[in-house]
Amino acid sequence: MDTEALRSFVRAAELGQLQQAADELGVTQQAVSKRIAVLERELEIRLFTRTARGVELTLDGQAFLPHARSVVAGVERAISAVRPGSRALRIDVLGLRSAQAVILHDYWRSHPGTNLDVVTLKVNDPRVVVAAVEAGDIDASFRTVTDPATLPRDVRMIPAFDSALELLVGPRHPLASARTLTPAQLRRHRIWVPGIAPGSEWADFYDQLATDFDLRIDAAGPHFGDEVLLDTLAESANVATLVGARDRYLWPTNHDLRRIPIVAPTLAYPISLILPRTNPHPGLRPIINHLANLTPLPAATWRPSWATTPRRGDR
Amino acid sequence: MDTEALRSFVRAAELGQLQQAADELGVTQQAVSKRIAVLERELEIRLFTRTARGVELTLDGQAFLPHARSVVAGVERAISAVRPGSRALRIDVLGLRSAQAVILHDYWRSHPGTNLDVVTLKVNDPRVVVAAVEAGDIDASFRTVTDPATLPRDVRMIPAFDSALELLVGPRHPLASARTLTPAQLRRHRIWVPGIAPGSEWADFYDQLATDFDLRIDAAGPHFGDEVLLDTLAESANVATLVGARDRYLWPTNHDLRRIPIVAPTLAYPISLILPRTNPHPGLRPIINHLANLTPLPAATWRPSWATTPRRGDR
DNA sequence: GAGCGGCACAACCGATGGTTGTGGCTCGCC
DNA sequence: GGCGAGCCACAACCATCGGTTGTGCCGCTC
Repeated sequence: MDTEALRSFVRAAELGQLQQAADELGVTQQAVSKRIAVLERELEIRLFTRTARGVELTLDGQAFLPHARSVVAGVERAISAVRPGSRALRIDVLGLRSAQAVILHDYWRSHPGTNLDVVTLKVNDPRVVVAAVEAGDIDASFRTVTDPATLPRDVRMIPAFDSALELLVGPRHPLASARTLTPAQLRRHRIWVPGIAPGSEWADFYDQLATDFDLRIDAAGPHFGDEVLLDTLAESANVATLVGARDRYLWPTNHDLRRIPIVAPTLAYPISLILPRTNPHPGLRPIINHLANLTPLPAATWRPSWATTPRRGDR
Repeated sequence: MDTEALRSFVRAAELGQLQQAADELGVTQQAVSKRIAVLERELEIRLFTRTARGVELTLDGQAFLPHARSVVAGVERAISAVRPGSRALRIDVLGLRSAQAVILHDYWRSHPGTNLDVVTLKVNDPRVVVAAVEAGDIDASFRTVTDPATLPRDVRMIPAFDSALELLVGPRHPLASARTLTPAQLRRHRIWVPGIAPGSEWADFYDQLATDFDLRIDAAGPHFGDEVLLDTLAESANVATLVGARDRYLWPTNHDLRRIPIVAPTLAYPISLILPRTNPHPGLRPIINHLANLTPLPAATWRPSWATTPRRGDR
């Protein structure tokens, strides 16, 4: 199906004349007539009844019109999402199930009509991410560089939000029935966090966490996918993992996993937003405001050494 | 833009290979390659990075993918809306701003995914409407025939809901500041309801109403459009009209019109649903249930003589 | 009944979208 | 390192499509 034909149909239906629609679209009346005829042949229905003074929608045409409009609008949005120069706001997240993506989704749902695209740069190297922001391939990224001094002059990093950690365990785990847990209670329990790239800020985070609270965190080894991780947790009586409180994990219900908040202190992974210092995408401002209005974590919250406290001027 | 190309793009992105996508779509790999290339040329971006083992989405491709999916899904819905034989549920309403359309819209919003098309048969003659239901051109119609005995054997009419009337007046009208009104208070005030076809059930309704409450209802004369009606009301100190409480009227805010409920008794126009007696569209049943669950009008409600009381068995 | 406005059909033609054939590239394996 | 396998891109070819111009038909209006 040709979207130009749909556009012609919509205009013709609105104007009630093929002639006028043709004029507007910059083609001949015959071309529009042909496009409609092709549509009608494809759909095996009549869209218009032809009258002496133009065309009028049939019942089928009436039913089809809003759908055609929606497709045409969808095409417009699709094009505007990637239009070189003035494309839609594009933000990089770590994963589509991460808290970052969840928060962006919330924002998008409460601001209908926002042209927001969420993508995932499939690289771990923060320098590549920074370069992508610098080059304008993405408008912002939810990443953290532990040493802000390494940022180029025209890229800056601001605090976005703190992600509170929760323990994720299967039903056979000894901590499975706890309502909440303190970091001290996690001591001597094996915590498995696969897929952490050595040298990354995540590795550093878990290192500090393990040291400060004397925890057994196993952040090495390859990650064979969330399915494997969840299956392992579900069956194991001694392995747990840590997830962000807002992370979206869709596991099969029969896994029967539990998320247990950690308190006193809350453990927070500080998530930052990397964006251009000059001429950021205009759609970014309301999102930064939205982040600033998220409910903050309690005062008793542990953070890694490189966490920066939010500064008003940056928001 | 060709929707087949979009479909190919979506499948290729999902499978990570043009080859497999081509197999699924029943064309050669070269055809898919060409389609993608055309898309990339149209959009002036690269959608895929070509690797030795297939293709991988670029950032632009990632941003484009959900939009492409949405367009493809929209095309599917559009086709299914008019597919001969198994098309979407199609219901006729008197006007897109009528209470009927509002209620259908409510239903649709609370039941996402429902394939519902609202159309308006642009005729007044109930026999034409009944014929359209009988022929299957529409699945149901919110119309009323005052004498159910005239219905063909395979068409039936059931009570849908009662539409309470409200007085619509401009700010200079003497009743403009009333919170509620009784029918007795309307006596001697001119009520103008243009566009009522003589002999129609609406004409009969207003006749009975005028007789029973001794009202001055002027239901004759042509209707020059809602704009004219609203303009007249806004400026007039002695003309009012009646509208359904749920009717959606979007007038310019500067009109400053007021809707005043009528009570003791409430005035109700009973709206019925005309549908096939045998094999109604399966999507109709939940809508009838929805109608049955609307909050009923108070006991003190006036209805025209031909109003039928809802019978449980019909719902 | 003549004129007019609007849509459809016919003939024509360049562009498009499909095919087959082929070449280049990368990866993995002997 | 050479080689085959797998995958994508390019070239050549051809039918079809989608546009144009020209023309005919139909219903409304004067």
